[in-house]
Amino acid sequence: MRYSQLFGKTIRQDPKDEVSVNAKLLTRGGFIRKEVAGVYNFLPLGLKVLNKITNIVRDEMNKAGGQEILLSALQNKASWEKTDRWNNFDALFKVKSRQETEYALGPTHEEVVVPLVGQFISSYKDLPLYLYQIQNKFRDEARAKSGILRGREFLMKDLYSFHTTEEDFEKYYERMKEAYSAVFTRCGLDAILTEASGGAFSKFSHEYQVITEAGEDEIIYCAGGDFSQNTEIAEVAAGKECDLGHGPLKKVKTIEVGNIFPLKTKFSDAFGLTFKDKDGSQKSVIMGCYGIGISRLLGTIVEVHNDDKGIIWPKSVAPYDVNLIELKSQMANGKTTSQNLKLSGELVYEKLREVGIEVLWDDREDVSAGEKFADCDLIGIPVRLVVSAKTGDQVEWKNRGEEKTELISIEEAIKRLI
RNA sequence: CGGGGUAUAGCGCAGUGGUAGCGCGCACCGUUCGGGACGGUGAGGUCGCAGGUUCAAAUCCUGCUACCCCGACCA
Repeated sequence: MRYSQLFGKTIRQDPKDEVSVNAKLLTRGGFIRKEVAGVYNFLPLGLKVLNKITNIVRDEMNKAGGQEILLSALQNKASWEKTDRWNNFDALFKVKSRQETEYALGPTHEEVVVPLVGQFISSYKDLPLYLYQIQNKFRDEARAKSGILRGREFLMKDLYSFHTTEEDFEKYYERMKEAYSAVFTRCGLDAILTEASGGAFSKFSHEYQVITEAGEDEIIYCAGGDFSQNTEIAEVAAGKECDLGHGPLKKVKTIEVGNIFPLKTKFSDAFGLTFKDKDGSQKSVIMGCYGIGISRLLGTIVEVHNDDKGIIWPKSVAPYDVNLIELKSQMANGKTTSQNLKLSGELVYEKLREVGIEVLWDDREDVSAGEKFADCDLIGIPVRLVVSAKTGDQVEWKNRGEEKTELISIEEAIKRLI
């Protein structure tokens, strides 16, 4: 991609209506732009990152046997009345058609997926079943805040599992823990598996919490990794010695990037989702559900990986592999042009692209070196390559977040990038 | 939903009753060219919306809306 053609410019000053680090940096870098409070548009750079994250999540869900579907965002009011949530789900957006028909704008999809599955499940032979989707969710938050960490519309992956027995559910619950750990690790985050309340229809749930001052949650955990509880249910205090000798428990602020929890037969019973077992008896389907806030995950990555110059994307989710910068050189006749370089930006750009490397090429003609470097740091692509009169027939390599630069051949650069 | 704040050019802001301003950005010209360069010229505004007071309102009054912050809320 040529930077000069890219939709979405960087801006020098912090937007006045943002306070959170994620919204400031993502807005300044040209990744997102706010539509209304709690609702953001994703520009090409932002969508690139979102898609990288989405693909990691999709990969791990598929590995765990998940089948991807896409459910409706506009939902049947009757279903929400059946589960008694039409008037009890605080953040439920409700819309009314010109015919006065009311709908829910989906904040979650039990009300859709359970009746849907009911149309296909009749025997124990149809189970287990794992369905997931990646879709925009709507929640009428009393107060949107923290940039894309808590919006009224946000991208979420939700998976629903359907089982014949409690044992089978528990086995899959453990499988999902592995999948979630893999997702967060691949996204460059250290997410702590934390016990939390189960809400209205389960004794417990598990959350994946990432430590950062920007977090709205609070956990008490052991640095040794054997204990973590959300303070909303924690019965121990910070400072207590870990039972396994890992030292005192700590209390820290965190962002909840995912959660998983048992639904038992709460929704199955509401919709009569049953199956015929081997012995001929009719039984309720056991369910679990598993969510990852994908746009929140993106914001969390920014909160964790940044410095005073901008974002520092982990390689796995970076919008591009390389930010290529071309600086002009002096010609004999006094004119300046990129054509005079031994190794032009154009040539490097094409060579990298030929082997499948994703390149953001800052080909702008009338922009100073300093501005290009500043934008490069702000956007946060992991590797910066510079071609200029100084680099001769080589390229200058620099990792984002490090000061060291080195001159290497284009072949060496390609080798490192693949 | 309670409390507090803000709304003026694309962005960030100044402007307390008398001709609408600054910085950045943008367009054009020239000089620069490895860490957000410089000079010159220029374009760009129903001052959030509606009503009121006044000879005169960005400025005072009333109502509304949007956005931000703190809190409550966050199956």
